[in-house]
Amino acid sequence: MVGGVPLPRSFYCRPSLVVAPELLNKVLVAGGSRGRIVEVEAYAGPLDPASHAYRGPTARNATMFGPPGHLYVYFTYGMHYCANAVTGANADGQAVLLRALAPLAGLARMHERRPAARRTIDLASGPAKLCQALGIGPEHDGTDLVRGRVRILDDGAEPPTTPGVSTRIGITRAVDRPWRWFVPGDPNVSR
DNA sequence: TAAAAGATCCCCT
DNA sequence: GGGGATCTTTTAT
Repeated sequence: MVGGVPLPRSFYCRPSLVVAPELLNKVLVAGGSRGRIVEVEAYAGPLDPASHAYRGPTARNATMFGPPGHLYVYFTYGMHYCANAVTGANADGQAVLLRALAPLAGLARMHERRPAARRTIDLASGPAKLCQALGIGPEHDGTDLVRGRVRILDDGAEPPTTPGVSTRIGITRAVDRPWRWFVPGDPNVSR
């Protein structure tokens, strides 16, 4: 099938450390555009000092402690939004940050929403860029990724057999944990 | 009540 | 390669 089918709920009902690398090469769809996920980071829950879930539920991170397979959108740096897939068991506080996409379709819409992007490679090569490109904002926090207006599809592409691995970007705590995965060689990977 | 930091991006040099 | 933008949430006093 050309467009792909939504990943089932069961896909998300596993630890973020397992789900994250398997999200590589899946397809994120929103706002009439779509892109292939080429970079992710796992946030492991209340025991992960770098996670928003550290120290338990708050108003901001409530979606992280909701059912898996939903979208956690947060505001940061006074001007940016970032998107995560909630994983694990219910109320685990685990999530996978979507860090970069390879644009697949709806590129004209992406450019409209991201006037600063001069090339295709600038459209979604970062966690806040991809939200802007696909029109993902605070109104999408809590969206069901299986049935909602933002979805993640399986179009048959396999994750890389040997993904790139590194420590997570932009954090100041638990900086040593190798919980970032990416598609090696893809130009949209942010670093 | 105040202060600082933040899962970033963009433009300038 | 470096710093400013910009404002919510968190953390300290």
